[in-house]
Amino acid sequence: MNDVSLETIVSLCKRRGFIYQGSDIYGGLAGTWDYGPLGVQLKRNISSLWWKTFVEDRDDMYGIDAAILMNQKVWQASGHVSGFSDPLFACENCKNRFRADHLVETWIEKHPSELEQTEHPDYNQSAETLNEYKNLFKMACPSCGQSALSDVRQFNMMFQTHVGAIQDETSVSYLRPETAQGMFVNFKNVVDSFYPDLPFGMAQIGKAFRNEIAPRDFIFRVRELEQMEIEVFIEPAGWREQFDTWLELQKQYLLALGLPESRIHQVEIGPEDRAHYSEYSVDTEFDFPFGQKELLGCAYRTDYDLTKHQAASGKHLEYRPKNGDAPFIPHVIEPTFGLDRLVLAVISSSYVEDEVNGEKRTYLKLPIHLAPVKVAVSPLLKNKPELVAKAREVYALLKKEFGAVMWDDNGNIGKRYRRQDEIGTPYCVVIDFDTLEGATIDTVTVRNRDTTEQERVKLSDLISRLR
RNA sequence: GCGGGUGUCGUAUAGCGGUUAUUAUCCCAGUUUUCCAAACUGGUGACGGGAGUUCGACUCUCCCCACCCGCACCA
Repeated sequence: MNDVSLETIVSLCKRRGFIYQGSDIYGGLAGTWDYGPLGVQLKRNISSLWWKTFVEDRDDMYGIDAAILMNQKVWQASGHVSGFSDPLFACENCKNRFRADHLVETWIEKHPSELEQTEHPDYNQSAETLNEYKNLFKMACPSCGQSALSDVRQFNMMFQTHVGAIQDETSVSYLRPETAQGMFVNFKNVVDSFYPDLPFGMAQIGKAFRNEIAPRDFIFRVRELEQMEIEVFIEPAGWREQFDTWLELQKQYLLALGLPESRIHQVEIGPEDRAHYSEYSVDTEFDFPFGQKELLGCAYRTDYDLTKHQAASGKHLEYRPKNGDAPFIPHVIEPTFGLDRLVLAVISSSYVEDEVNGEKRTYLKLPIHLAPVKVAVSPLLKNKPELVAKAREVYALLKKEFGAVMWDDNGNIGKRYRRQDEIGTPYCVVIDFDTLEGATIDTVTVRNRDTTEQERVKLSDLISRLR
C-alpha cells in the first residue's frame, strides 16, 4: 500500500502547478481537472514514452488521431447507444433515481407469495417488463415510500450534442466514450493505404468523455479523460498467446515509467463484470493512495466491433490474406491505458519524505525521463551581477540542450533545492565565485535530488554529466 | 445518486452576530560572499456562490456548487 494520503498529493499538485480544479474561479465543475505547466509536461513525457514504445519503435503499429465527434451510426453499431446505459426508475415525489432491474429483482426475491397470487408476465430486463412489474405490484420508492415511480428511463453515460444548426434526432452526436471506435472505423482506410500483414495494430492517444454519476478520487474517475489505446488485429487462432504477450508489454511499460512492481497487480475480470464487447479481460491494477484500483485494461474484443460495423455500414471489413485464403474479419486484442491514471500513479508512487539535517524533506523521485524539469540553474547570489551573468550563460547552454530547464534565483540556495525537490527536478546546477576564478574556474556545483550530494563538474563536461 | 463530513490569502491555519479577520509559510521588492527551507526591512493576497433572518452575517437558516469518506455505479 501507499502511505501518502490523497489529500497530500492533491495539495502538492495544486501548490506546485501540476493539476488544478477545472473552472476553478467559478467554483469548479465536478469531474474535470486542468493540468498546469508542470502537470502537462509530466503527462506529455508519459504519453511520449508510450508513443515511442508502442508506435515508433515497432514496425507493425499504425498511429491515428480520429475526430472526437463521430457519425451517430458509429455508436448505434458499437452498442454504446443501447448498451452504455442503465434502466432507471425516477421517483416523481423525491426525485431520486434507482436501477430499475435491481429494484424489481430485489422485490421478486422478497415477495415470492405475492408473486404467486397475481398473474404476471415472465421476468426479463426489458424496459417494458420492468414497467409492467412496477405497475402490477405497485412498487414504491425505496427512498420516500411513495408509489410515484416513473416508467423506465435510460441514463446514458455518453454526452450528447447536436451537429449543425438543426437540433433534431438526425443531428445527434456524442462525445466519444472511448477512442477505440476511431480505429475500427478507420480499419479499412489503413488496410487500403498500407496493406499490412496480420497481426498489426492501430494506436491512438486522445480524449474520451463519460458522464459519470459520481466522479471520485481526484483525477482517477473523471468525466473528461485521456486514453492511450491500441487495437491489435489478429487471426483468431492463438489469440490467447498474443493476449498474454500484450499483457506483459503493458507491464513492461509501467516498469519503464518507474512504477514499483510490488504495486502492480494483473487481475482477470469475471464474465459478469466484462464489457459487452469483451470475451476475456484482464485489468492491471495499481496500489493508489485510496486502494488497489484499475490502471490499465486489456480486452479480447473478438470480431465484435468490425462485424457490427460491417453490418451497419454495408462496407466490407474483411481482411484478405495475401496467400489467397478466404477473407475473414480479424479479431481484436485491445490493450488500453488511462493517461490521467498513469499521471496519478507516477506522482503518488514517487512521493517520498525523508530527513535532511534533521528537517523533513519532500521530494518526487521521478525517473529523469519523466521529470517536468530536468535541471534547475541558479546563481549562488542573485545580487552579484557577475554570478548572474555566468549563470545565465550556463542556463542558455543547458536550455538549448535539454529544453526542460528552469531558472531559479529565488531566496537562498537551500530553499531552491527544496523547491526543486518537491517538483522532482533531478539536478540543480549552481554557479558560484569558484566558477569565475582560481583553480576551479569554469566548474559548477551539480546537486543530486535523491542523495542531496554535490559534486564539482567542469563546464565542458556538464552536458554529458547530466544526460 | 444516497448517507456523513468539509469549505477563511497560493498552501496550512486562528477567530468572532459588530475585528483594521490571526499566525506561519509561500510569493513580490530590497539588504546580506547566503551551498541544503539563515537573518532583517517593506509589500500583495482570503471568509466557495446565492437568497433569507438581523440595525448589522465569515459567524445563524435555506438552496446551490466543489472536494473528502462510506454505499451504489463504473458500459
